[in-house]
Amino acid sequence: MLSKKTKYAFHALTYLGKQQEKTPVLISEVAEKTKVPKKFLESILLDLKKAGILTSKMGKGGGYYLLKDPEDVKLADVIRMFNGPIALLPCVSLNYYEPCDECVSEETCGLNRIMIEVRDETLKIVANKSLKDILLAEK
Amino acid sequence: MLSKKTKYAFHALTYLGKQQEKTPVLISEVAEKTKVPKKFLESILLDLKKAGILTSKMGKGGGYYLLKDPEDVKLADVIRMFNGPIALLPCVSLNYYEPCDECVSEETCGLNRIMIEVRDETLKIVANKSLKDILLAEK
DNA sequence: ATTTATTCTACCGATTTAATAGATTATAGC
DNA sequence: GCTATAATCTATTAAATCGGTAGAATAAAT
Repeated sequence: MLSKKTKYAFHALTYLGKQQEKTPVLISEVAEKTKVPKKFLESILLDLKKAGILTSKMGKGGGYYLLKDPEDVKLADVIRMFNGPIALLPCVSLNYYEPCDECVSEETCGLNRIMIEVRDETLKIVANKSLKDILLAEK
Repeated sequence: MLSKKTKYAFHALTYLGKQQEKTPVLISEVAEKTKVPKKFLESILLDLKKAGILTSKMGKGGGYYLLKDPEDVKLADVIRMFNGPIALLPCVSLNYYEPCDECVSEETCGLNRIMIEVRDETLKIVANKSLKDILLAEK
């Protein structure tokens, strides 16, 4: 399951994505409207900024706003950033690969093969769908 | 990601499934061969017994052995039992459904729709593949 | 009765997740 | 340059989950 942090990130992105003007929105406004604890949201927005998805302005009139085109914010990016691997086993993860310490060999591991299938089918969706798709569905 | 407990369950099932005779196998043997901590394995095997997948005999000559046909032990059953929901959000889970407390409405939630897709694609695989498939792949 | 092996009850430590508090730094406007 | 504003940084805490352990109780075979 996705962590709360991941869901919060999606909610915040959706809220900012819905904004007409690309003018800064206060953290506290995002927090209120998305019902995400403000202090927790702060760190999430900061991570999204570091990832180049959002940007911000400090001081009066400041706040956060979307930097990337919603189409370029793939669900997979957000999930990986806040939730970790998309694969169900470390030994089939593309971005967080680790061998399974219990497994003798990946070639002969029956679970491995199937989990590669699951990973690929999941990726087909989350690596192609983007914030844009979420926004369209919400309209 | 799947928890260690879930992986351990698969390893134990695979080991028991490979057995020719349906004769009881000691917990300690399974523990040794699959490299799963014995005490931890105990509770896993017990759960699998309660689910009707394995059965056991107590006392001398006792141990665990497969009860169900490997074809009838779907990956989804094992994952749900030890790892919880297969869906990535509680609001799209078939077996563990819960409304998202932050969400206003599931109809208008853009994430909801996409996560239903992911769930269905994942289920297509794990609800159809079984222990039998793992055993065939390991041969 | 003794040995063997599962079953049951309870607990523990480490890690992760979720959230909070307070000080600091950057910016706008007067 | 002062003040108000708002993001940023550092640190701590509370709660939940995960992985694992210990020991007593129960059941069965010989």
